Amino acid sequence: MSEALTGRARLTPKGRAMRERIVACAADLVFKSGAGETSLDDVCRHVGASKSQLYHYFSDKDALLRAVIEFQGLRVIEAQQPELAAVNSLESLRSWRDKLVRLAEAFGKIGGCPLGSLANELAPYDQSHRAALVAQFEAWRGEIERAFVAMRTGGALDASFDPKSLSALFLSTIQGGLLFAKLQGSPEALAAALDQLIGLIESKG
Amino acid sequence: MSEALTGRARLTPKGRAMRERIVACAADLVFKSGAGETSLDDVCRHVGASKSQLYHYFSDKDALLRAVIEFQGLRVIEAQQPELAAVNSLESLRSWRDKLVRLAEAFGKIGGCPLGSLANELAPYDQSHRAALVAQFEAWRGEIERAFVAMRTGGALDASFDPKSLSALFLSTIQGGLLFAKLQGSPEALAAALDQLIGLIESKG
DNA sequence: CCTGGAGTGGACTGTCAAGTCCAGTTTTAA
DNA sequence: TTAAAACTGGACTTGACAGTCCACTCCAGG
Repeated sequence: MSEALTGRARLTPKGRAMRERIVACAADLVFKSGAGETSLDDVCRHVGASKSQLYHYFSDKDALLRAVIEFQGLRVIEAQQPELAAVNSLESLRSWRDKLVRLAEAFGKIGGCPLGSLANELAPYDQSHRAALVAQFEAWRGEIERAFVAMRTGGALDASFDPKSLSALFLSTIQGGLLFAKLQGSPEALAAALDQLIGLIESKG
Repeated sequence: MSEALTGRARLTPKGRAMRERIVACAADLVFKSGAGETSLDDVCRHVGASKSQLYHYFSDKDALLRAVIEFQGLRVIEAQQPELAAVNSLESLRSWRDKLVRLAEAFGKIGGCPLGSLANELAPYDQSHRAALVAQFEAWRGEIERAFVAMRTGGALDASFDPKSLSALFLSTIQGGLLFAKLQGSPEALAAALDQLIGLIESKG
């Protein structure tokens, strides 16, 4: 776990708790309204802290956003468990699909994909954010790849499939589907896209 | 063509030209930096006009952004021609894929998908923007659907495929792929995702 | 107990952006 | 020709935001 997420070693338990509260609260606000629309004053108000506390724990807004990226990366993967980790057959793949659609229903109409929205907004802007986002997405894609490897091992997926390429395709489709979920306020587009995709690999496998 | 794009009937040719210059310039700036990061002063500077001219043609920034959405919608579909309109076989489908990857290479590292980035940024914010974006995406999806209908008619696509669902899947994947293109500064992810997808429908068709 | 640094409150500053205003020029059409 | 309306320039107002500053409290170790 990186230093950016855990904070400096110097933090006392009280300080660490406050730091975590700030990050979690900032993550929620950024998810709802975007990084640009979320002011540090907003964060202060919602967390019940003052400006100087933010600047005590983070050198500037970008540092806070980097912490938010890591926080959301963990949260996104976490939210797909236990279904994602359990995938090893077509049936369990569909369970994961259902979980994704439920998640999209719950938070899709708020801010789409917590990571995807952040990526879209921050990518053109700052190299360090880009690197943090790439790392989070790569972790996510790795989880999906693991799922396809398990399926192939179990014979649920044709041996001609490349789990790595397939996981990249799924992740792209999920991101696009979540964008439309956010745009339309409904997880329908994501559900339809995933069903099509699963249908395609099923008809071949 | 809507009133928002053509402007009020009262506009003189000179006025219409200035209006178009403003929209095109605003579209470029918004594409590069996002809607929030693009100030009206930036637009003024680049277009060589003054604030009052912007407010002469648009009631506020949101109105300008709505015009930008329509402008980019047309531009995005236009940019895929003539390949997209010509799709009626697996071979021509691959030509379109190549075109998309070339486009992603050209502008992917700047601002991803001109429509997708806008959707991501403006969707949580304003109902009228959402509606405009949904309409543009629907037009795009319709073009893709037409392509699959042509392929199916020509026997290049199995009759069991539903062109509408398939076009939605492609659009989602393209959006996700373009997000990664923007994030990684390379069209590789989009190319890989499209290749996988085309491979899947080929192996069934 | 005392002392230094972690932790906190809130006022303050500088900057920048959206939107307003008005005085002025050019174009249109009768 | 002439008046109305389209069009233009740029200064101005207002508010919000990132980031600063300093005085203060709390707490652990000596």
